[in-house]
Amino acid sequence: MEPNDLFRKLIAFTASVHQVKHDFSKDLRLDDITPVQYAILEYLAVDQPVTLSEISDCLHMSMPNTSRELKKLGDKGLCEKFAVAGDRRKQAIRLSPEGQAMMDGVFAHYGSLFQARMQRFSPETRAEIERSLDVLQTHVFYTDRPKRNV
Amino acid sequence: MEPNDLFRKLIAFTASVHQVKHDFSKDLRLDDITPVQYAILEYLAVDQPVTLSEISDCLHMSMPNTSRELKKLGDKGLCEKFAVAGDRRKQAIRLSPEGQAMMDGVFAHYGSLFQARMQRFSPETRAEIERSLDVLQTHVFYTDRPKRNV
DNA sequence: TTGTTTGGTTATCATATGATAACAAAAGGA
DNA sequence: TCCTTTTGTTATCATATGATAACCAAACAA
Repeated sequence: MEPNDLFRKLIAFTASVHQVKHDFSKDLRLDDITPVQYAILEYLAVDQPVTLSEISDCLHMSMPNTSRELKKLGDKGLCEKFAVAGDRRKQAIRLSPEGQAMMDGVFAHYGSLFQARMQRFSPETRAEIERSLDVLQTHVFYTDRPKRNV
Repeated sequence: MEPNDLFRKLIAFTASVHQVKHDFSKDLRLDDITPVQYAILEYLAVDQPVTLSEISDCLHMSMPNTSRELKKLGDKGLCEKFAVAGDRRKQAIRLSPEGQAMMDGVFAHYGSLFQARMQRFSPETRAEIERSLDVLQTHVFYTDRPKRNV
């Protein structure tokens, strides 16, 4: 196979993943949470705790806008800020118990939709899928980001 | 491995893919094209030609908003509408030559970034990556959408 | 000490986006 | 024929989002 075909395939694959996630999230009831706010919550759910400037960097949004959206999330009781020992400028941010519960619900929703697709497969096929996930995540879809020190 | 771990892994994987695509598109110069407009162009690049209502369905946007954004793209010379034989209500939409050229450039950009990650791998590893893509795309990340008939 | 950088906030403005109503033309069913 | 559905358009409004300026306090470097 030509290398170019592999890149094409990678591009088509990322488009598919994006599309499936979009479809899966369609019937998700996230009342009162905007897409950007959801992105922050999802980021927090993976990497906790984190500083405001890290969110700003990783989600490619400006500090003022990050600060604004984070305040809204705080007002909704979905995340919390607390001081960082050693640097009084910084503040660590993490999901509140309510925010964590909400994201657990979201992940359970995705999980059940994935489950519907996995059900019909044999244990061998599932194992193959899992190996494929590992291969792609370690070789292709990793994020190389400077390590943080919260 | 517990089934739940597999779903967690799937969720983490989709988040990674999303993040990598986001990072890759960061230094992409798409002057004068908004995110929603880019999403339409990317959709067109994969599925061409397509009707307005199909774009509306697949991208989860209302017909009026789809119509509005499509007009803007037409004004920018990036896509074209033409009549569909057999149903005078419908209109097929496809990328214009300029739009196609632009998306080719975008894909080449993604391709070169992927290439940077693939370079160091042996042909065997690349083949394994390719198999993994196939496995996941056919078993997990497929979109089941009613077939269109443009 | 003084100046500079880092991390963050508040306010403000312009634009992008989502939602809805009202409309029209073609297709299709009875 | 008349009624309904499909496909699309235009206009309008509210909100979400991005960009920027001005500011502050803590950290840091000289």
